[in-house]
Amino acid sequence: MRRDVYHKTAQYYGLFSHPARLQILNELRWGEACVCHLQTVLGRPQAYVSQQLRVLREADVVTDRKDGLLVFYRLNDRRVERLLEEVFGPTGDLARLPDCPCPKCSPEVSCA
Amino acid sequence: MRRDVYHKTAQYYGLFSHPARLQILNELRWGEACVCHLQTVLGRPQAYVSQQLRVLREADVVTDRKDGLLVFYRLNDRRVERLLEEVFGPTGDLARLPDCPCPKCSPEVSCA
DNA sequence: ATAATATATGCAATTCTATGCATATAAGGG
DNA sequence: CCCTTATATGCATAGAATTGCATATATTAT
Repeated sequence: MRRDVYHKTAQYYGLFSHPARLQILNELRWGEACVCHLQTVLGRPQAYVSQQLRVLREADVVTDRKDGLLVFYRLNDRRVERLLEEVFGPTGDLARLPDCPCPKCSPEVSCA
Repeated sequence: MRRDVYHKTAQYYGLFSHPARLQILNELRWGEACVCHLQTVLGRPQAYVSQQLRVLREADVVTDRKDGLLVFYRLNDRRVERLLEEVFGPTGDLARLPDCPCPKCSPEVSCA
């Protein structure tokens, strides 16, 4: 086994060794979500969420898509989905968040 | 999903986010190994190896067995074995290390 | 152009983690 | 008991990851 295989694998698992990143990834199993939705889910400031998303994006486990003012993130990797399913079980029904301003949770209201 | 589930899971994956620990775990897939063997495999000082083993031991992914002066470590968790197999592939033949003093690699010599 | 909203980035401060080194313990041999 | 060998632990420091906060950018509306 080559040296850097351990190094690369360690980095990969480093992505999952963080509660906020795990929660983001788990949330994305129900489909793409905009940043403001993830903000509501995590209950953390926007800058914080964006920074964790950057880590995931730069590691290519998520991709983003811009739609107007919103940016939607989604899982980019079958392997990650399998890993999450093994840990957190199958996805059930998506709970709509009453206090989330994002277009999926509050289709009537704007994202403010 | 409860808050501390993410925290606990993150800690779990933290175990695998380290090259030396991954290498130790991978080595243990071929069966139990004493500390001096792992020392040879990693090419690291004994205290260093012992400390990583402590982390794995305290997280219950390995167990130890004392035999005279030697302490043998082994995997303690079917789940970890599956994870390692998924990442590193199936175990093949165990390469005997020519310069390792442990009883399995050098059955004639003492562990010095 | 100006303003408002959604998201991203940069940077400083703090808090974890890793690592090296000295030393402790435990077992066996003399 | 003393010595050697194998392993474990404690602690200091270096380095990395996390986090908060200020601010930048992009899009849309007025």
